[in-house]
Amino acid sequence: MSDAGVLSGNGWEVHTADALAWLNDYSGETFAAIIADPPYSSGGQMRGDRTTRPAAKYVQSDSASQRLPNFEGDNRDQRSFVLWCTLWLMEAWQKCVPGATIHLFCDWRQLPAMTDALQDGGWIWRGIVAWNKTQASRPQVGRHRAQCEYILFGTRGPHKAYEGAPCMPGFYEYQAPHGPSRIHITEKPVALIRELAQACPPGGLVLDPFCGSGAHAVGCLLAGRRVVSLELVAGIAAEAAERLAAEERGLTLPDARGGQMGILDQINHPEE
Amino acid sequence: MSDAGVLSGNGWEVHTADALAWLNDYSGETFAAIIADPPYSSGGQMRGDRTTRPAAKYVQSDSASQRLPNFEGDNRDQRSFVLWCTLWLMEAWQKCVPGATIHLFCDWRQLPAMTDALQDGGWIWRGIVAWNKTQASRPQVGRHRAQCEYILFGTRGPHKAYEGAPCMPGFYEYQAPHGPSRIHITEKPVALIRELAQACPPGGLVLDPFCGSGAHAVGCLLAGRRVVSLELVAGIAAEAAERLAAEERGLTLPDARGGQMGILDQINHPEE
DNA sequence: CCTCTCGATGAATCCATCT
DNA sequence: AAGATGGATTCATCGAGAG
Repeated sequence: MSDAGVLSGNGWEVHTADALAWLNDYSGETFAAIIADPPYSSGGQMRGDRTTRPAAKYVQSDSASQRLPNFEGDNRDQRSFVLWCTLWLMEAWQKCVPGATIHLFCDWRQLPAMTDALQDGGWIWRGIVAWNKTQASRPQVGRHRAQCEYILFGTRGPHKAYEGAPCMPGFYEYQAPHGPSRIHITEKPVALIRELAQACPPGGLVLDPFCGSGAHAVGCLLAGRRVVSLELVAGIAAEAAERLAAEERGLTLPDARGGQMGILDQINHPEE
Repeated sequence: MSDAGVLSGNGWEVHTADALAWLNDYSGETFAAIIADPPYSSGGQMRGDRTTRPAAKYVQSDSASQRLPNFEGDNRDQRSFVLWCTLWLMEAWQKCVPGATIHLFCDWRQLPAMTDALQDGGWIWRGIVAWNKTQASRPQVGRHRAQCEYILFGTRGPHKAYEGAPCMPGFYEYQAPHGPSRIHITEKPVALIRELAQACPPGGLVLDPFCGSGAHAVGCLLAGRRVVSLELVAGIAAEAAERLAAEERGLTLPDARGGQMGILDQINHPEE
């Protein structure tokens, strides 16, 4: 059984599942886009750097390291990381419509390997989007700060843009979530995801194979797209679903009938 | 004979030479840093996209295509591009001091191959610097604009920052030279190079293996570093040397003695 | 001197068509 | 069948020139 439970709402589902196994079993609606933020498996050249707990590796302060939960699957060496990415990218490719787009987050160290995995998975690699996090991540004298992360962009086969598709920037600047409200180590800005989701046709179904905090799902919903999220750790999946449910309640907007129409209703009935 | 002539001034030399051959023969002062802007050999998926003249490939308007000179060595396929880069990077590594830094320009398509070449050449790859050109290079609907170029950063062996070295950003935003004043297709902003040159100790010797318009050399000189530039095409080398000589005359600054002291004198005698 | 419009420009890329 | 060719496309930005 590849799915240990699903939590869902209007336009979203969060499955507690391993991406590779779940995709292999999946036979539902094909996806129009993927926005993926896999565990980076980055770190130093020393094996010890990779075998430390992820939370200690990615955050500076001990308090955050103790507060934030670990996530699984971040201790691979680069060879097996590439192989694993290739495998789930191949599976995901199978479950997408022709012309589907993919956005794939990676840091500078994994970028070359990730372009290999993307293309080995059958995707056409079409570009790099730079994301300026604006924050100093452990600056060192005489060196450049690692203040950008990168998003690989690709398509399944020839790319036919939908009617009215925008021309998107190749560079974004959004501050990375930080502070006490952050609920996952590598959480991405919702506004950034919302912009990336525009590659998917309005109302289309987005796959978010590594859900984490649920920021991807929120961004997709705000952009008017539906989303299926996968998360390996049940506790994190529950937290993400809770966040999505809260957004559903909180982001309710008044409609023309004087009643309340949730933003997800607007998504599902945009003409109203 | 690997050197078909040298033009020089105060703190700079421009050699008409192929980088690989010249470096192989070189036995002068070892370099403290490299700032390299090789031909990208980029282009589309078809080989024909690479076999067209660079001026026609990269420049939209016919007038600019005819006005700007071609440059050589931009027609390699990716395998031979990587091999060629590896070879000159190995040679350059030999002629550098331990701890020397390298900045290597590339576009998104060549980035993964370039990280291979850099490391195969013996260098330690330490990061990616993103440069936002701010300009829309022929955007397409439903896609991301290719508005960033990338600069790989590395060192020869362990990196020991010089006394007073700054902590440099991982992201720069400078408009690319354009319009009638541009003298080379792929000209880089002088201000950007000036910032990158800070990785080299003050007064240190920088290697600029692909001179082009001379923007790299000007940037290094303005930063107070000396520079040796190589350029394959004699005409372009002459134009670059002319630009450097003009800068030498034009950027003369008054000194405390009431006379005139060139900026290059300041570089060579910073204490005065 | 400022504002506005107009036109030129850009380290491309895709794809149909031809050889 | 594979490779080469050529046309069409796109918009933020900047400079020139007008008002």
